[in-house]
Amino acid sequence: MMLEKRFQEPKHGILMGAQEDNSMISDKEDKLTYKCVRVDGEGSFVAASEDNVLEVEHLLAVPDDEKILMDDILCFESKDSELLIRDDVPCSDDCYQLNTDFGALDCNIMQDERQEPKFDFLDSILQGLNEDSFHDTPGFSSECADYLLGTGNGNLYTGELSACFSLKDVGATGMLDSSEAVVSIPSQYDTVLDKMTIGELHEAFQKAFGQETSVKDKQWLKRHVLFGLQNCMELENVSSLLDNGPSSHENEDGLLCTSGSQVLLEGKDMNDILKSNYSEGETTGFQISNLVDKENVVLTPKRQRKPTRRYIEESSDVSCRHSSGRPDTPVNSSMDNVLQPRSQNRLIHQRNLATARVIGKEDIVGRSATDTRKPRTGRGRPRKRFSSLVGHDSDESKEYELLSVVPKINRVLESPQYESQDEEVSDDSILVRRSGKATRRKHHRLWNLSEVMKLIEGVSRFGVGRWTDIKRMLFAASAHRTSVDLKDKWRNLLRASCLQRQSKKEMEQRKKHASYPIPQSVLRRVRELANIYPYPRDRKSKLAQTAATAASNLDSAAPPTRTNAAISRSGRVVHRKNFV
DNA sequence: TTTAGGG
DNA sequence: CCCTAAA
Repeated sequence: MMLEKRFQEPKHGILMGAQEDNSMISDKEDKLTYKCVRVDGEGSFVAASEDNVLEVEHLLAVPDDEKILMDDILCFESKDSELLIRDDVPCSDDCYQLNTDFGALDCNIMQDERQEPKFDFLDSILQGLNEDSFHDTPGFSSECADYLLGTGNGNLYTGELSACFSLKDVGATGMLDSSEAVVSIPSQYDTVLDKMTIGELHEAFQKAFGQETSVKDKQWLKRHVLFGLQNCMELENVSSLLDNGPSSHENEDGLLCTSGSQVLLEGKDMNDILKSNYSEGETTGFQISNLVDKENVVLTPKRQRKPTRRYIEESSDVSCRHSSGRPDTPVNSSMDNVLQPRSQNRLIHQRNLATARVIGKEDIVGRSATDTRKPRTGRGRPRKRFSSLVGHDSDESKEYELLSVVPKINRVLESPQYESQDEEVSDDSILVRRSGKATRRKHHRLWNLSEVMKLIEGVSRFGVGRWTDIKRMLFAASAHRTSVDLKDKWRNLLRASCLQRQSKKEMEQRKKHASYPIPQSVLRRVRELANIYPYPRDRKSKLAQTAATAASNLDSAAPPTRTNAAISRSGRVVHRKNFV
């Protein structure tokens, strides 16, 4: 089997150099092999779909632009980071091999003391390498093989993801994060996990990721749960989360981790463990970003746009809105007579009144104040979303019944609605704010960790801006996430990741309002990707940075971010609502 | 239709 | 998340 051969022949890694021999990639037999090996969650072999095959091709064929990026990154790295270069490996072309070895093929390298501290746990999980690589180190090839075959996730994306990550990130972290602390999981958790039954592991997994898994592989479960735990341990306020118990959590995600940990850490003193092991990661340097920006990123001029109509309207006097502003949108709803509707035209959004009953008055008010939709008068045909919204209305009452017992979010998490892979529920979700006394609801759906991870994976594969591709490939099952949502979320993540560098005080302040803190490892990932695929908006400032840094290589220690105004104070891209 | 960007 | 302009 070709796969076997690969593992024994690191020279032909998962990712190949641009000028490498491509014969294996284009080899029919190769594709055939992949086509046969797709494994579903149960571990049984199933025929791979066309999509999967395509994915595999993606996996094998690094997009050209990516090659260029990686080429530069890796070679750059080779100059400055001798540690990562083994003596017998020259450079240049072999950089690929080197990193491929490091990332995906030769786990044993990890045992090298020099490497271990730099190894990012997140990456290890993403790559399907578990902590065993550090400790007992079983036969690695079976480990990797089984992962690459998809036993782990039931799909092959992750394989590619890991490949991409390993290439870029080994380069990035290896070079950059000398000061970056990596949270490690105390080894006693291994034992705890080992003692757990498959069922318990399933439960832990479900709580950690909000999804069920049918995987029966204990090792696989173990390392995934450990990953959840690790994210949990990175939360600065993790101990308070633990102390307060579920009812105090603001959302499912905050809870997720905690629940997972509670399951895992029964009888242990979590706080002590956390305190002794947690340290906040600080990323240094923008070198890669600079390099990439300089050489590979074609700067596109920010496209000009005239002020939107809405902007003009909203800038005008508020009192004018109703009288003269919109003669063509009569106020229909009785609610609207009491509450000022939003100024924009909106889509009709039928509300299920039965829904309202279980929510409670304040919620009804809250929703209609901000959310009552009115017919669009200026548009010929309804938008795509319209139908999908209506389509889900029937589910809503059930959904709200569940969500109305917010204090017991646990139930929600355990409810069947959350188990499916796509997490399809309805178009709405509830956000409970601890800070506010009245539980207020946004009709937004919170992003959970697994979604964030998918987004990150998507960006790592397609780059920034290919939102439709990402949506199609990774969020096909989640109808509620549009490509625009992905874009917005990425923007938010970027902000969040940059804000990490700011003072702790600011962070704390923000956290009170933030739904949940995003794990450091994830933010780190975002930062790294952001450096590789600069967000259009940030390009200019980053380039300026580059110039500045190049001009004076003195203050490389100075945090580069704060210099530009691109990062807003708000920290999140959210719509600020004006309450009457 | 999709993407970028402002709100 | 929503909306609009631009491509």
